[in-house]
Formats: sequence, C-alpha cells, structure tokens
Amino acid sequence: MPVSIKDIARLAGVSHSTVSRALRDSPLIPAATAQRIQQIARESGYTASAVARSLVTRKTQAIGVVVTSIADPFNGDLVDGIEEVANQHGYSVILATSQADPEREMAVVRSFGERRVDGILVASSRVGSLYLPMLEELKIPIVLVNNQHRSDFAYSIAVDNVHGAYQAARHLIELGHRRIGYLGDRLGLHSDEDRFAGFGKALAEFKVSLPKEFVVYGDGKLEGASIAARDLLHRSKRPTAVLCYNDISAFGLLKVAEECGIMIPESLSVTGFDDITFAALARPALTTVRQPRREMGRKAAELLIAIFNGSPEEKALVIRGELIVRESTAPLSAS
Amino acid sequence: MPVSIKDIARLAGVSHSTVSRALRDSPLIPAATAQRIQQIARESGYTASAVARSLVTRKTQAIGVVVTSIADPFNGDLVDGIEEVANQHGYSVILATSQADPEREMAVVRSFGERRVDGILVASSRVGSLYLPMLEELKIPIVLVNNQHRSDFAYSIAVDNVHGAYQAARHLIELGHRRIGYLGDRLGLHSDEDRFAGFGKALAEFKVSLPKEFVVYGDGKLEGASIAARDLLHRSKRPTAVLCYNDISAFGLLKVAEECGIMIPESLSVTGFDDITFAALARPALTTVRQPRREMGRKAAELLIAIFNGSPEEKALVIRGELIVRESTAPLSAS
DNA sequence: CTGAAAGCGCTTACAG
DNA sequence: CTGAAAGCGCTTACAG
Repeated sequence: MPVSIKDIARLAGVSHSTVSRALRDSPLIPAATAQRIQQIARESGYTASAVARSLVTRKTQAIGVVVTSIADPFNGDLVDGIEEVANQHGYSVILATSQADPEREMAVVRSFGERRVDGILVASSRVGSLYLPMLEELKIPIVLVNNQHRSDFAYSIAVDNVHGAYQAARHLIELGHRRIGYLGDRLGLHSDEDRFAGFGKALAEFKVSLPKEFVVYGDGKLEGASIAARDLLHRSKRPTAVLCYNDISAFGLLKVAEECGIMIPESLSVTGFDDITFAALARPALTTVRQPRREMGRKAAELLIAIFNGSPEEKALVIRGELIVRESTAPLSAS
Repeated sequence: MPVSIKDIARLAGVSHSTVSRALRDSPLIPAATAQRIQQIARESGYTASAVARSLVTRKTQAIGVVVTSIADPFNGDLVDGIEEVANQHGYSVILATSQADPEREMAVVRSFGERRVDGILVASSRVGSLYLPMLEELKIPIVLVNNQHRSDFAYSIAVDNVHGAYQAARHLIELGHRRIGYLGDRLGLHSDEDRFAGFGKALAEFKVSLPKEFVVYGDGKLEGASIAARDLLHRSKRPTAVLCYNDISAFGLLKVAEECGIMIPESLSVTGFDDITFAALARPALTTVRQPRREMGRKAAELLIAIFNGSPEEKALVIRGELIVRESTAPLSAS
C-alpha cells in the first residue's frame, strides 16, 4: 500500500482534512503547519493518488488521442505537438491507435469515455459521428483533426486544402503551364474534393481550361497512383504539369515518368501535397505543400484546452500550409 | 453527471451491488436478471467509470511510456509496437515526452506515479535510476528500453549492440577489408562501447589489427561525425572501410567522402547502425544493422505484462538486429 | 441469489 | 484555523 493522506495525518497528529489542505497549499492553513506537514509527506515518500482526486473533482487532467498509427511520421509530429501543449498545461495524453479500423476506433473512444478523459482528439477519422452521442452524454468535448467528416458536430481543425492546392496550381500556371493534369484520390475524400476545388479555382482565375481526360484518380498510394499516372502520361497529348493529391501519389507518377523516359522537371512539372520527409530527400526533390503537422497538433490541443476553460474561440480552425518549391517543377520549356 | 450504477439500481429496482455484479457478469447473478440490468444500462447510456473502479481494484490498466520525442521515427515505431500489445491485453498507454531533459523526465515519471499506472516503459534514458526509489515505494515495475544505464535494477530490453556491430565488421572483413576504421560517439554511451566491442571482437577473430588512428569520435550527429570523418579521411594512409556508430554518423562520413572525391563504395566501404528510413533511400543506399524497433516495443510491453502477471521470464532481454547489405559496401578493390 | 456495509484515497462544504 | 462528515462511483467480503 502506498502511503496515504491518513498515514500522514497520523504522523503529523492532525486530521486528514488538514493534511489534504496543507498539501494543496490551502490559504486556510498557516504556513508553518503546512510546511511541517509537507515535510512529513516528503519524508514518508507520499505520492498523491490522482485517481482518488479525479473521483471527487471529476477531472482527470487527461486527454485521449486517437491516430491511425504513430509510426506514420505525420502522426508522430502531430502527437508531438499535442503532447507539448498538453504537458505545458498539466494534462497527460492517453494515446491509442485505430489502425484505420472503425470498430477499433469505437472501442478506443469508449475506453476513453470510461477513463473519463477531459477531452478527446481524433486525427484523420471518417467515423467521428459514431461515438458522438456517447461523448455528449459524458460531456466530453472532442476535436477532430483533418477529419473527413463534413458536419459541424464537435470542434475541428484542418489544413486549408483548397488554399494549398490553389497555391500549387498557381505556381504551375505562373511557370507558364497551361496543360495541367490532376492526379487525385478516388476514395472520394473531402480532402481530395477540396484540393481539386483549389486546383479548379486557380485554373478559373487564370482562364486555363481543363480537358476531362487530364483528371485521373489513384488511391493515394504508390501503386494506385502509378496506374492512374500511366493512364495520364501514355496519351499522345499529355499535360506539361500535374498537380497530385499527395506526395505519395506524386512519387507514383514520378516513377512512371522515369519509366517512360520523361524528364522531370524539363518535360513535366509535378507537385505533391503534405511534404513528407522523403519529399525533400528524393531526386528530384518534390515541390509540394507543407502541412504544418506539429503546429496543427499544438493548435488542436490549445483548442481543446480553451474548451475546457469555456472559451473556445472558433468551432472550426483552418490552418494554411506553405508551398515548398523544390526541383520537380520548372518553367514550361519552349520545346 | 453521467449515469451511475446507483441510477441503474433505481431503474431496475435492485441494489447497486446487484447492478455491479450483473454488469460484470458475476456467476452469482442469474442470466435473466443480468440481461435485464445490462439492457437498462445500455438504454440509459451508462458508461462505467474506470477511475472509480481503479480506486478499489488498485489497478488502472494503464502503462506509462516515456520517450524523448515521438516525432523521431525510431520512437514512433517503438510506441506503435508497445501500443499494439498493450491494447491487445486491455491496457491503455499514457504517453509522455522527456525532450531528453532529465528534469522533465523526472516530472513525467512522478506524474505517472500519481496516476498509479500499473507499469512504466522508458526508452533511451540515462536517468532511470533517479526515480527508481519512488517507483519501488509505489511498487510500479519499470522496463527500460535501450537504456544507457548499466545496472540491474528494474527490467530492460535492448538491441544486441555487440552482435550487431560484430556482424557489420565481419561483413567488411569478408569483403576483403583489412584496414577498417571506427567512427564512434564520444559521449561515452554504453551503446557505443558495446558496438566498439563487437567491432573489436570481429577484428580479433579474423586477426585484423586496428591502428589507433583509425578510431575517431563524433557525437552521433551529422556535424560532429563530419568533423571526425574529415580527421579520418584526410590522412595519407586511410582505411578502406569504416564502421560507423549509427546511420547519422555514416551519413556525415559519406558527405565528407563526397567532398574529398572518394568514391563509395569503390574506394571506401561504409556501414551504419539503426536502419533509419533514409538509409534505404539515400544514394548510395546504406549498408547497416537494422534495429527491430516495432518488435522491441512489442517485447517490452509483453515483458511488462508478464511482470504484472508475476511471470517475468528474464530481467534483461536482448534482441538481435539484422545486417542489411545495400550499396555502401563492396569488396576491397585491387586498386 | 441479494442487500447492507465497508472501504478505496481523496476534497470540501459545514460547524465549531 | 481545524475536525467530523459526507460523498465521488465503484467492488466485494459478510450476512442472510
């Protein structure tokens, strides 16, 4: 048995109420008494029980975080940002992995409910709405990070996909490209729709037309993107630039271009989205839109804590990413 | 207020003791009653309070994990492995970051103590012994992953540094190299000592001598390693192969080699240690010793859970890494 | 089978 | 200032 407040009370010859107050620096207790008691607590190796405290305060000072997998560097950065501000404010983070399995995600969130976490953060989920009722019952606020759910329950924070893709498209247009393709993600994610919308916005603004056959869809993975890319590049009249849904898709396309002997960026400019670590290291290094992962984690945690304190600024935060120009894009060559 | 066991008792017209039993499928309760009560619980949106339960059972079903930073892919994989088996066994993981700051690590572990986690996992720490007394008082077992502390308190799990370096060295020797350098980490980490020992073991076994000036020390980072590498490669009589403490050091050396116009692997073979993601992507791709990060996380969690169940197999587990031969090593050329 | 009781380790009105 | 009391939401001997 760890030593409890009662043990200290006995040692100090006071009631346990007094010990409790002394340990929490209550103004009711004279400094001298408080110090004596704290001293005894220290010497006896006392460690307060957060679980007992939580039971009465109804606060656990813990926030639950759900990601698909932490091995993914994107989530690593995100969680790092979350943990940073959580820690700053005296909160612990309970981390769980959904493995992109909705059932598992449900189970995880249920377990967070049982643990009575003060709030929940969920990254890139498509199933947020399933557990909303339970969280509402428990009055546990939730903030969704980059979620694919288009509804306004709960709070959310996401990159500005429209603006990010707009920047990338504009960059290509300013390089002189007029025949620009889009390699998307057929899963119909909102992020894909939004990026396509940003792409379209730039085209419209500069009066660049988009032939239907310049739009192809992979699955956001290397293989699927490669297949779509083959489709796009093997035409007689192919685009001189392609805006890809994400970096992985862009690498799929780059691979196919290499196979076809298409020089990058001389004969084809390519942009990605995300700025995964490899984007900077690849040859050619990829021009892409950086998602400020760590900052998003920080903002998400700050939002949650603001909610705890009753001062949520906005329900839905949008963060802009930055266009990172590297080697995979170049001015349209005269050729 | 969330609905409690008492509310259900009222609704069901039984005592809260009976509800508690019914909810836990106690054999004392007839199936019919249990189902009726469970039904009511479900309908009323009951979610058991793990904190109340923990207070009486003295188990939180939670394990605390301390890493320097989760943004580091190494730790990401590790934590993923930990979370996987923790989750399998019904444990939650509370994750905290030390930022390589001993004070912060202490604070984090203290907070884990207050939360009464059932066990603690600490990765790559050098300060484990500081909080040992507190954990002992609280009877919270701890397992150290790849720690630099040479003492047998607590449990531990680590890569077999000696064997890993031995394999790398042997690989170089078998390629015909006889003039092999070592680029270490001057911080005097045990992992450095062990890797150097494995290196020495291979040299001894094959009767390869090691000139003193073939051993240089960086700091495990790119810059420090580069300085040491310059020292090593700028001699008149330089080694034909270098075994580096870790991948990062190897990349520092590769950079210097490039500056000096030394061809890799034609004129110099280089090995790393860790197999960070970039090792496979770099040009030339790095020959290195892979640390099975995810598996280490799994094993660490399994060890901890075995301790909970009173059946810890061994106090100190050692896991072997695998030599991954890529492009940075080649047979000693006749030149 | 079921309930009343005690207790886990705290916090905090309520009296004095 | 200080203590006795109640209570947070559960579990589990102990009686019946």
